[in-house]
Amino acid sequence: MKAKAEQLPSKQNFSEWYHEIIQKAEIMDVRYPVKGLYVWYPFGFKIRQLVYSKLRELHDRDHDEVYFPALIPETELGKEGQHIKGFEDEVYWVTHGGLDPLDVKLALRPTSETAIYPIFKLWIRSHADLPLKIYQIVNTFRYETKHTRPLIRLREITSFKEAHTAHKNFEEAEEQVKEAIKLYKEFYDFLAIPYMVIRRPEWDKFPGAAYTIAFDTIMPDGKTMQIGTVHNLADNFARTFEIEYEDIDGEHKFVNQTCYGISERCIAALLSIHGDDLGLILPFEVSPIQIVIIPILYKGKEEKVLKASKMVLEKLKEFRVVLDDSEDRPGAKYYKWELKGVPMRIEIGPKEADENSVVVSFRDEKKKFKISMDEINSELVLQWAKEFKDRIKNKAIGWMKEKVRYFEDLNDLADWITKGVGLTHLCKNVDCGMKVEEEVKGNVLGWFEELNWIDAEIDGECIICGGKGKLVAIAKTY
RNA sequence: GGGGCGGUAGGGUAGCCUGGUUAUCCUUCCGGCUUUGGGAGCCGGCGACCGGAGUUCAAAUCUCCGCCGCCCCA
Repeated sequence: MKAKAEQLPSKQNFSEWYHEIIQKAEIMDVRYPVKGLYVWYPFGFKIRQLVYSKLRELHDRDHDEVYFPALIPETELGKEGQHIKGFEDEVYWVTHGGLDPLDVKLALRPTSETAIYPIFKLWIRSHADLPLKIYQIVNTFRYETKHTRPLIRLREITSFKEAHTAHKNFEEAEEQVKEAIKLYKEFYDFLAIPYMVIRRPEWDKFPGAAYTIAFDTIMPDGKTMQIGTVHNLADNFARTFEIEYEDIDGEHKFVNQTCYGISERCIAALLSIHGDDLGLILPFEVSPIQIVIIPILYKGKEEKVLKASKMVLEKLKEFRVVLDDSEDRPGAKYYKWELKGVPMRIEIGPKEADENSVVVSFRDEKKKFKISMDEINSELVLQWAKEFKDRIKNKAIGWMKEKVRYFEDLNDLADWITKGVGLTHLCKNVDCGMKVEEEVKGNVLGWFEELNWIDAEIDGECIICGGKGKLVAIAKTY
């Protein structure tokens, strides 16, 4: 058998599995000749389109979509001291127009605050202009020096959804932070991706923010990946960029801002968390192909099998369905579509054609079952899709629960975080935080904002100083 | 930031140490025959030495530089 030669590495060996599946499932072509830049294949790009349609839909309820330029003058980028310090090592610079050096160098946006906020200053005049809520989906550039990986660590982030809002005061900005968290929760629930909502420690917040709340998920190798961030900028940027409004009483005040972003890491998480040794497992809603029909074509009986297959295709035409009548043998087709993560498969052979039935199986389960062709309709398929998502979500949560453990002993914690996420209690003192990171050789992700599927006590004694602490997550990170 | 390993068809590789024949094998892809309920078989075909400089009668092979990739440590 040639089966072995074509098999994916086991997901146990996550790094290799990821590298292979990205290519074999035709998500990204990694052969582009610049480090950290990758090409979206049509199949991968369709997943992106489906996932980002959802992201757009969620934002469109309460935000307006805009587009700001990719080039930012050095004079604007450098205005906010903390902010530029956070990015200066990784900015790409445009220094020439043709052969002539530019008077003012232009940065390829590493993020868009400094492109957007000078214009916010022009757009915002009075309290009637607030709140202002916009978002854009753009590429951003960061000069990463090592460990670039498709979708996870890139020099060109191709799919950065960033929202920027301006409000009358700190409290309203804080409300917006809560709104953003709600929005991101809905998004990741939609993708059946479990997450932890965590307030980042001081030393790890967004440069220029008052505080940062992040979404972290756990990858198959036990490392965590940040898949979304929400920042309360307070009036830090408003002061720098002089974004003021005239309040009802005629007084001029600085706005308070938030910004929050999600990148194509959401797709890396989608592929990694649900996939298995056979390939991708995609939720019905974001699978480029939702249902594949495989006709079993015995010689001389092709016609009636194809006829039955086309009837089913017609019945399901509102979905993204493929009838695979290619020359491959059925087994080869099963493997092929399993690799691509197609959630539902329908097989029709001579037997089924004769008895007016079909064989159905789902990507996440081994079993097959037979049902009458007459029973197939949209409602049933949507019901299956819902059950499918519930199953993969529960599986993901179950798996992640295994990967999270509570510790009171530093050494045990240090051992564990090579395999998963460690929980413990920690006070807000920076020295205690630094000490833990040093001792366990991991990152303090921060303090839990909410526990959802995590089972632990919020309050407890700081593992370092014994003072009043709160629950933190500590892990190796992507 | 420090160290190590590597780059040969679309993908994976042998050859390199010890320079010299038509560059090996598997897979993909194309054509044909045959087959189809979990990766079929046979026949035929297309397709490669990362880039530059150097050493040499002669470089995939040796040297240097560049680019790219992977692993380990901080």
